[in-house]
Amino acid sequence: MEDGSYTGVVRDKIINARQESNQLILQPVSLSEVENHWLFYFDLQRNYGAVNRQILEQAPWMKAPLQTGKGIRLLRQDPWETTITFILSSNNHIPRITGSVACLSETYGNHIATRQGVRYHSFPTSEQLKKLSLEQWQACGAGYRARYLMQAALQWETCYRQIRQRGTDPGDIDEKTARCLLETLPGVGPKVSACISLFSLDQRHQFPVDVWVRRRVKELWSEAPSSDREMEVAALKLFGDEAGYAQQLIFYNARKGKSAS
DNA sequence: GGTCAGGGTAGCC
DNA sequence: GGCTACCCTGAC
Repeated sequence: MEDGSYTGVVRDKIINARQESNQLILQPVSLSEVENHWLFYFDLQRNYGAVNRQILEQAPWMKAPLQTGKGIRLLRQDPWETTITFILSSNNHIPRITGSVACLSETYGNHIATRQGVRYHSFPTSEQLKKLSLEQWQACGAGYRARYLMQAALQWETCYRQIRQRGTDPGDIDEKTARCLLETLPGVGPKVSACISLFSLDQRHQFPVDVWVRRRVKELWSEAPSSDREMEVAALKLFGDEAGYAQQLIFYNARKGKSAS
């Protein structure tokens, strides 16, 4: 938005958010909506100041990412939407990914409301998207991912039910369970399964290694392991439950300087 | 206007 | 484990 704020749709609700110094301003929302919904979505009850201090103590090389990443927090997003978005993300550019998501919402989602001439749509449900043909996925710019997405939409309900049944609670020793199940979906590999777990399944310890994070960690950390898998393990050891948050700080620090693409 | 990389994955060796 | 093709778009 031109005033520096962001308007979007989150689970059938329109929200306008902006940051003023260190305050997050949301509108239009009622107090009960904040308590029941946005407090959780924006992870507003966490003391990020304490987390930041601990990260710096554990890893002094995190100084720059901590400085550039002020205000970053981990959102709790919808698992289905996150899965589709990250299947679309592989070997793809961000403008094209957002274009595809907008196309899917406008074509197959529900119209929520119109604000200042802009029509807002919800992200389509799995019920809505599992009906799409290969050509319909391709029409939204999915490219060769269309066949993955078509199959993933068909498998989604069963896959997600199994994830729920086996549990993803933070105390679960086998944190790989959800990821293994997610990786049965076509187009979902280690990086995408880590992202889905981190952003939508409350697994804050996940450390997705993408091209930007891999590059930046190697620049900043002299002892960085070379393989993605080893880097994941090392990050978990270093940052524990805040590995995912640390990954976000590193990612944004790496992207800084590169405006688009 | 070519050329190229891009929030990786699947399929093959 | 390492290697390569993959839709197609925006950026150089």
